[in-house]
Amino acid sequence: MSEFKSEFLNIMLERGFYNQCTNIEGFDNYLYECEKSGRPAVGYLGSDPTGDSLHVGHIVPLMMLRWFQKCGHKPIALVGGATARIGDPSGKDKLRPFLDEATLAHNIEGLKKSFSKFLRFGDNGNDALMVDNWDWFKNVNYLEFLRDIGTCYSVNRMLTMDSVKTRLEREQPMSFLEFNYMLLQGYDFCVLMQKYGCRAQIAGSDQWGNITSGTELGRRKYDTELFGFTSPIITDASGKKMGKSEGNAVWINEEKLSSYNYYQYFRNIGDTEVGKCLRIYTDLPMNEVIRLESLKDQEINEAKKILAFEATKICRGETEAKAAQETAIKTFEQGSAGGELPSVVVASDCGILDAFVNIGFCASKGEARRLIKQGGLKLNDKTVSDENYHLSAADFTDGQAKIALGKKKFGIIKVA
RNA sequence: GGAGGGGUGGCAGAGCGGUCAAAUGCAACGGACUGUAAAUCCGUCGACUUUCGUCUACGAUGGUUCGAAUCCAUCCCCCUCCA
Repeated sequence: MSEFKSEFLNIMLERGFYNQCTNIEGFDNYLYECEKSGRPAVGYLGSDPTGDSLHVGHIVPLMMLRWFQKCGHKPIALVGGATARIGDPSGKDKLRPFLDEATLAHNIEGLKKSFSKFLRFGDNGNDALMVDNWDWFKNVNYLEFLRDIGTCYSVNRMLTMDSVKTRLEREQPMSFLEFNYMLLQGYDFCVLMQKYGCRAQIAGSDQWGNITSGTELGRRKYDTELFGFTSPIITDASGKKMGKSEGNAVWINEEKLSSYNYYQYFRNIGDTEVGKCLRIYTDLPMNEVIRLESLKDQEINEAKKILAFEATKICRGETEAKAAQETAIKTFEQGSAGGELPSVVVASDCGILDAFVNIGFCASKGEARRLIKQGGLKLNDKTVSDENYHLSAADFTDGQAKIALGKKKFGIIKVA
């Protein structure tokens, strides 16, 4: 199935990354020419440092860039130090609170870390490049910017952009500050084009408006065709965005989420999502993906294990992935307790309620009590029925005891 | 600047002097059933306390009242219309 001339676009298509492109034939030709001549195409992905780590929802464009690099092209990871100071109105109902300089700096570091898990950075050939748009925006003069860039935008057109239109339709306030966001992102694209010969922007489909802002600016002001390429929004079976587990985001950086929990997120994916996830979150070759996704009923669990392992490997490294997998096997299949489980140190006569609160499984003793009434808490595989129970030496083996909340949350408590 | 409407739990959204820790829906969580899946059914869903109960909470601060999410005052924020 060679729909396209370029390797990159064929991969995007067969793995389900292709949603929309500003000019698919043009982009294909550009990539093909580059692939043929051995000169890397240059494309970028931008992300604003509004948090200190990316999460699973961001992986889709990251993987696109990863493939982009694998195809011999040069990815640029842009950290939006400047745009984060404005706030992207896309998909938002409210102005975001401003971040102070310290958290901004902290977030930028976290973001760089997230990027570096998926891309190979360096100074040679098609090594990825990291840039911060603060570098070129910090000295921009307002009047000059308005005259140079502002003249290329029509407010009439801007008002029709989704990010603006929906906000107005819902009668939610939109500040002039946010209204300017698309100009900044458009300008970014052109700066990268001029500095690094960047011709493509790759992102999730929610960025479409901001991307076309850049391609239009490129055409009007610099007479250069730029390409925008977006992925579909990946949703789970119930149509919600991917990336929440127990109400919390599935973070890419390990300080925010253990590799074991990261692994478990993918291990617990719905049957209907397996094929899609294998395509998007792993590097596995397509014939393997097709084989795995055809598994049915209980066998599909094998596919889920491979998915979880491969996805964890990319993000956390092979060692971590193996450890996570081993822990999962020990815990779920052999009934013992794997080493990667969350653990907490407690006093040897600690109350059972405190133990569950301390390890973070329960937010309060009241919650722990309720769960005991519902039969949801276990100590060494036995359902806890007495909320006043205090641990004793008999509960520990080698100074450890295994506790569980529900069927999936396991932890280890250790004697002080 | 003028006139009107509004700010309630993770979200949406009732309540408009006591019976309100606050209806309902969604989300979340536990149990049953299973395959660490989905669907379904049952249950839970502010904190401390075994129960009684106590405390904190309906934008903020004061006040009226035996008693306020509910009334009054001031302030902050948002929306709509007019200038």
